[in-house]
Amino acid sequence: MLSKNEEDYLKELFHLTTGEESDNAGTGQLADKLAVTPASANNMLKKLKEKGLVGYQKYGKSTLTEAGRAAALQLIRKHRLWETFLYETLDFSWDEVHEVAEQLEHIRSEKLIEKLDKFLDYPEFDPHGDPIPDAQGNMAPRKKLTLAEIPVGQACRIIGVRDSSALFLQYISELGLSLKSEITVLEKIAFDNSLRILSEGREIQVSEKFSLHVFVR
Amino acid sequence: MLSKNEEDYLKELFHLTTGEESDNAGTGQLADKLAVTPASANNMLKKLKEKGLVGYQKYGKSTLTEAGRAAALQLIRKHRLWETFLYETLDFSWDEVHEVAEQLEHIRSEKLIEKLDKFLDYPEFDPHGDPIPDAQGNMAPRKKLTLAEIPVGQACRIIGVRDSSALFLQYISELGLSLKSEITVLEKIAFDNSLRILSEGREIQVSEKFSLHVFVR
DNA sequence: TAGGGTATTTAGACAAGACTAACTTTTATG
DNA sequence: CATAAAAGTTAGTCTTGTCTAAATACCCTA
Repeated sequence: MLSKNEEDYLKELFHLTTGEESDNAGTGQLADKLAVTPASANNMLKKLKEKGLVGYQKYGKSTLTEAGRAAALQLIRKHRLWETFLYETLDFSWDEVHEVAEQLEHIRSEKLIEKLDKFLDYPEFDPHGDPIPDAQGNMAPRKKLTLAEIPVGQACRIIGVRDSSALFLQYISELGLSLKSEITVLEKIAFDNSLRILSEGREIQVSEKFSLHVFVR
Repeated sequence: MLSKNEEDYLKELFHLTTGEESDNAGTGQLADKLAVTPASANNMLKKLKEKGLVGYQKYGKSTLTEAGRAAALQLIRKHRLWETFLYETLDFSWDEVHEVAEQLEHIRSEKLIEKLDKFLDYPEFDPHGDPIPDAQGNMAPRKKLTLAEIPVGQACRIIGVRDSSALFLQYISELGLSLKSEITVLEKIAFDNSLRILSEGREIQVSEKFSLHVFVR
C-alpha cells in the first residue's frame, strides 16, 4: 500500500517523464515540482526504488518502472475523474477543481472510483481537455483543445463536445452550431471569460462554461 | 489547522461524551475506539488540551471545549453528507458507506461541503437515520428509526420519508402507504434484507433500499 | 585537462504520532 | 482500611518524511 506522499512522487515523476521533454526527471526538478528539498526527493527516490516502482541510479535521471507507471496512471485517473465530478456535478469553476482533486485523488476505494466513473457516464476527457485513463490505464494520446483556449482572432473547427446531456445538445443546436462548424473567436470578455464568436456569418455570445464543453481543432 | 489524526480524536471524543452514557471518555476507552494504545491517546489528549480543544486533567475523564465540539460537529457533518452522497448518488449499499466516508470526511474544502450539501438538497438525515448538522453545527436531537431497523413481528407507524424525489413518492403512494400508515413487519429475507410487511390488511414486499427511506416510530 | 559551478548525495536533526515497558494513581475488594 | 487490580501516565524508541549543512560527483569552459 502506497502512502499519500509516495503517490505524489509517482504522479509527478509520470508528468516529468511523459511530456515531450522527458529529460526533466532529475532529483532537483522533481524536488521543485513537489516543493521539497532535493535531499527529501533523493530520500524518497531511494525508497521507491526499493519498492520496485522507480528506476533510480545515483546521479542519473529517474524513470518509472511498469509497476510505478501503472500506479501513477491510476492516480491520474482518479484525479481527472474527481475534477470532472467537481466541474460537471457540483458546478465548481474551471480553475477551482484542481486543488480539491489533489486531495480527493488519494481516497482509497476501488468501488468508489468505479461508481464515480459510471455516474459521470465514463467521461473521456476532464474539464481541462486532458484524457482520463480507463480502469486498465489506457488513455487517449493527447489533450483536446477546447474553444475556451483559442486565442482571439483565431479560427477553428468543432470536432466534438464534452458531454451529451440533452440540455447541452439542445442548446448547441439552437445556436446553429454542429460538428464541423467553423468558428472565429472575435473577443474574450475579461470579466467572465465569455466569448463573442463568428460562425457562418452570424455573431454569437457564449459563456465560458459553454466554451469548455466544445472541443475544437 | 487540525491534522487528520487530531480530527479523529475529536470526533471520537464527541461520540463518547455525547451519547446517553457520557461517562466513557477515559483515556482507555478513547484508545480502544481509535485502535491505539492508552499511551498514544494520553499523548494526543495533552496536545489537544494545549490547543484549547479538549478539557483534560490527569486521571480524569476528558471533555470537549466549545471549540473542540464545533470542530467535531463539522467533521460529523462532512461524514454524514458523504455517506448520504455515497448512498443516494453513487448507489453504495447501506453498510459500505461508512468506511469510505471515514476518508472523505478529512477533505479540506469549505466550498466542497457547501456544494455537496446543495447538490443533495440539504438532507437532514444520513442513510442510517442519524441527523446531519448544518453549517452552524445545529442538528436534530435524535436518530430517526427507519423501517429497516424494526424487528420482525413488531408494528410501527410511518412518520416521514428520507427523500422527496418524484420517483420515490410515486412508488410509495402506489404501494398504498402514506404518513400515519400502520405497518407490521412479517419477515426479513436474509438474502437481501428485503421485507414482507402488512399494512391495512394487505401484504407487501419491499426492498432494503425502500425500507431505509421510510422513517417510523 | 584543470577548475569551478551546479547538481546530487550523505549525515544528522526534527516533528508527528505510534509503540513498549515501567511507574503512579485511583478504585475496588476483602 | 489495607492492598491488589485496573486505569492512567511517563520515558524512551521507532517510522515517515521533512530539513540544513557538508561532502561529493558531474560537466562545461578556458
